[in-house]
Parts: sequence; structure tokens; C-alpha cells
Amino acid sequence: MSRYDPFPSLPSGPDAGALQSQLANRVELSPLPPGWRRVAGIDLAMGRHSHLGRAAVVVWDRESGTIVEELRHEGPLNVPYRPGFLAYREAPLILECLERLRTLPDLLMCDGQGIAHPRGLGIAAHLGVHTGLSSIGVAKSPLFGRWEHPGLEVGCTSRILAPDGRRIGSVIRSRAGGRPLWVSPGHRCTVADAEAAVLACLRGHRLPEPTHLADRLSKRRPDLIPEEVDPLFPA
DNA sequence: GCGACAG
DNA sequence: ATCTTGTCGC
Ligand SMILES: [Mg+2]
Repeated sequence: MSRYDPFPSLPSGPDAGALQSQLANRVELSPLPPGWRRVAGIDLAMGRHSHLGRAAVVVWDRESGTIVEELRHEGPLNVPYRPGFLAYREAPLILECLERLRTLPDLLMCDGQGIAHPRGLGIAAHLGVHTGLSSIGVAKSPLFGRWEHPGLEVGCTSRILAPDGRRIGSVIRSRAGGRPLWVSPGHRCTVADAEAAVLACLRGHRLPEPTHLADRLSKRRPDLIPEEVDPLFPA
């Protein structure tokens, strides 16, 4: 992929929330590109002291079920984590990783919320607006909105509603009787398409294949040459 | 003021 | 997110 427009990404401070609200206005809830198949799963792992991070991107083809391209990028994590501001901590490294990607994915599948966020800008929406690409947020736990437990069978879903009653996402049972997923569109995607896309990428694991692969790649220790050590997990 | 709180 | 070994259950 080419280059992304670097724009105001004030890490934290009193304006962090205002900036998210501002960027949320750029979110588009339009249909996913017809025939989408290249899905870029995204995740980031960090060292014990959370000072170093390793972002991973795996472009997975849903038609062939194969990996088109995968890469990762390590670097310092300068912003502390705070609920509601995850993107300020993880997006910088992830964007550097995406800039090095040669394949142009049809959509981004991120580990975290899409628009199901206090100010409508979870990390998936944040990355979508920054790159201009379609994106979906796949979170392992809820953050914002009202929801009900979906049925216990694989594929069962329920709705996530904002305080005003508007639908902002879906709770999806990806494994029979297992803990569900909280899914919401990030950018250039509808609530219905986000739900359908995640269901279409399920391959037996709790997480859809793209994010499952990115999660594993981010945590996999690098191939070490003799005297080298893993920056994230020394010794 | 109290409780909640992605990764 | 990471810290940590075995253990209970399908
Ligand atoms: Mg993650």
C-alpha cells in the first residue's frame, strides 16, 4: 500500500476525546465493496512491561482461504492504555506496518471496537478513517452499548444498541457455548455487512481467521540468529 | 459520587 | 495486554 496522510493524532490529554468525536464525523457506514475477499487481520502484542509492541498484519483471502501476505513491525509504545483510547496506543505501530504492506486489502479486521465506542471511534474506525479503507471491529469483550446474550449455537447473534436506540453492532457466537464476540463496523461498512463478514471468516476458532492469524503472528517469537534475543520477551 | 472500563 | 501450571470438562 502507498502512504497514509499523517494527521493530528494527539496521544492523550484533554483533547484526545474531542479529536475522536471530530474524526467520528468522517466515518462512513456504507456497504462493503462487493465481492470483497482480501481481509487484513490486525493485532498487536507487547512485552511484559508494555514498553515495546509488535504489530502484525495478515492479509487473508476468504475465497481460497490462503494467506496473501503477512508482516509485522516492532517499536516503542509511548502512550499508556486507557479504556476508550486504545487507538492512541496501538494505531501508530499498526499504521507503520500497513504502510509497508504491498497488498491492498479490501477491508481491515481489527482486534477491538468499531463504532461501538463512547465517541463512535474505536480502533477499527480510527484505522479506517486514517487509511480510507473499509474496516470492522472485532472485540473480545464489550465496551459500549446495550446488548443481550445471543443463542448458544454457532452463528447466533444479537444486537448492540447505542443509548439513543440506534443499532451500532452485533454480538456473535463464534463457538458453540463459548464467549461471544462484540462486532461493529469501523468505516465504509454497514452493521449488517460487519456481521456477515465476520460470520463468513469464521473457521473454527473463536476469532475470525484474519484476526486469529494476526494475533498468533504478533505473539510468535522472531526467528533469532545466534546471539539475538526477542525484544519483547528477552532471555 | 458510583460503577464501567476494547487491549 | 501480560503474569502462570495444572486442571476440569466435552
Ligand atoms: Mg490485541
